[in-house]
Amino acid sequence: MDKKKTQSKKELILKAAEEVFMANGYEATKTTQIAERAGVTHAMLHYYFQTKENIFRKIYEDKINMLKDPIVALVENKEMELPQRIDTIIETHFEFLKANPTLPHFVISEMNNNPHLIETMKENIGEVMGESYKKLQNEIDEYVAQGIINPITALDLLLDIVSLNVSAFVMLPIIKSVVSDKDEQNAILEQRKKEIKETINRRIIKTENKA
Amino acid sequence: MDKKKTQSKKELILKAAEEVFMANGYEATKTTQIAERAGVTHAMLHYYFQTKENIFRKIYEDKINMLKDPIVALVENKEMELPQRIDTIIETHFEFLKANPTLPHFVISEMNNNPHLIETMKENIGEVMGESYKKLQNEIDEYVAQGIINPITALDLLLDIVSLNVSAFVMLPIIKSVVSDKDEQNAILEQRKKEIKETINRRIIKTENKA
DNA sequence: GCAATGTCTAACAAGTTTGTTAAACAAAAT
DNA sequence: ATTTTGTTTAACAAACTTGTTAGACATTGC
Repeated sequence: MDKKKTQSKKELILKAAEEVFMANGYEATKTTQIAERAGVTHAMLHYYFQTKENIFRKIYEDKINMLKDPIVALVENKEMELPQRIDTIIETHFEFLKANPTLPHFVISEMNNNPHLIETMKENIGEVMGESYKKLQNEIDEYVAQGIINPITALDLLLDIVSLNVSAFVMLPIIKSVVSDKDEQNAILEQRKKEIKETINRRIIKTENKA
Repeated sequence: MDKKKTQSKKELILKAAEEVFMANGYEATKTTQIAERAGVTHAMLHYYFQTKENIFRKIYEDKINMLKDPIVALVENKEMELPQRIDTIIETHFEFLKANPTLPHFVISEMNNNPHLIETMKENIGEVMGESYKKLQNEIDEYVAQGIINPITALDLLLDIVSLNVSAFVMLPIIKSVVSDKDEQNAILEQRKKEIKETINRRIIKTENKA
């Protein structure tokens, strides 16, 4: 058998499935639609994946895993001082979202509709998150003790950053409907990024240490 | 004909539709499911609303209109000073979301899946928002000129508040899966509210004016 | 009372959607 | 070569979904 052709068929289906699932979500996606886009008969994706649910889980788990890396990057890279590193985290996370703008809505949406998918997420990235979280909290506490930053829990800080960043992209469809120009849309996003950094910076940096 | 019974049938359908649509979204909701929950044959909701789309729009427009009031409240009530009023806005908006925790995800989700629904939103609350926005920007500018608060666009301020508040509830399903105790969940929400107020306060208040 | 109108049900219909299966076709293994 | 295994298609089927319709039943106005 021709391995390349086989792989490419399965991959074609996965790629098509990813596109359609990401754009429309689980319920609105029809297996025939995926097959059409992949250029195969819909029996093919039952041959490879048996059920619609199976294809979906493959995609979903891939996407969930994508969330892990930017978060792990948060605690490594101890070269920079914490405040500047947090700035970099916002930058990295924001750019990651820019490269995957439909990811947040997709994940949130599916977690809301299928609460058991939250378990999938916890299984996949739970321990890693837990570790990173503890390390970050310890670091924060040190900086607080030194009087450099304001007290804050690592959870609140992470939620602040993620909330602000993610929302910028979740609300993108609204922005797009108001301004159609691509450059202008990008300018708005850049402005948001700047504002988010400013907001987080003011939240953590002690006022006495600011210019 | 018995008006009360008629109203109650139609209302039963609308109530059931609201529950199911809010919980599952447009695509995942089946008309038979709505009929079942309302305790009527599914022909009934075609009799009253003709199509699934029609029932949905009724629900959707109602929900969109609910968003308007808390925002309008932002500019009225000139008794308080701006900074304290912003604090109240966060409080009001947060409590509104607490009373309607599934609303944000529902609206965002449907706007993402059906971009034309954004038009519906703009038609319903567009002008009101525009007016409130201008008034707020003028007020901010005054306070900035007096050296009381840091420069910020009204859009950024609103987006910061809405992003942080909404995210707290959009991510609620995750919190619920981690902590099952209701009181504990509430404590987490209260902590988030406090943190959001703190974050926004530090963002806008000039450092010189702070204790 | 009875005609007109509104409400409701059961049955049906057309289309879609997920999934199966038999059989054709291709490749690999012996 | 031929058996075995893997891939692909076309046709089918069962279930579900949205929507219709004919007629029963109730209510109202006259």
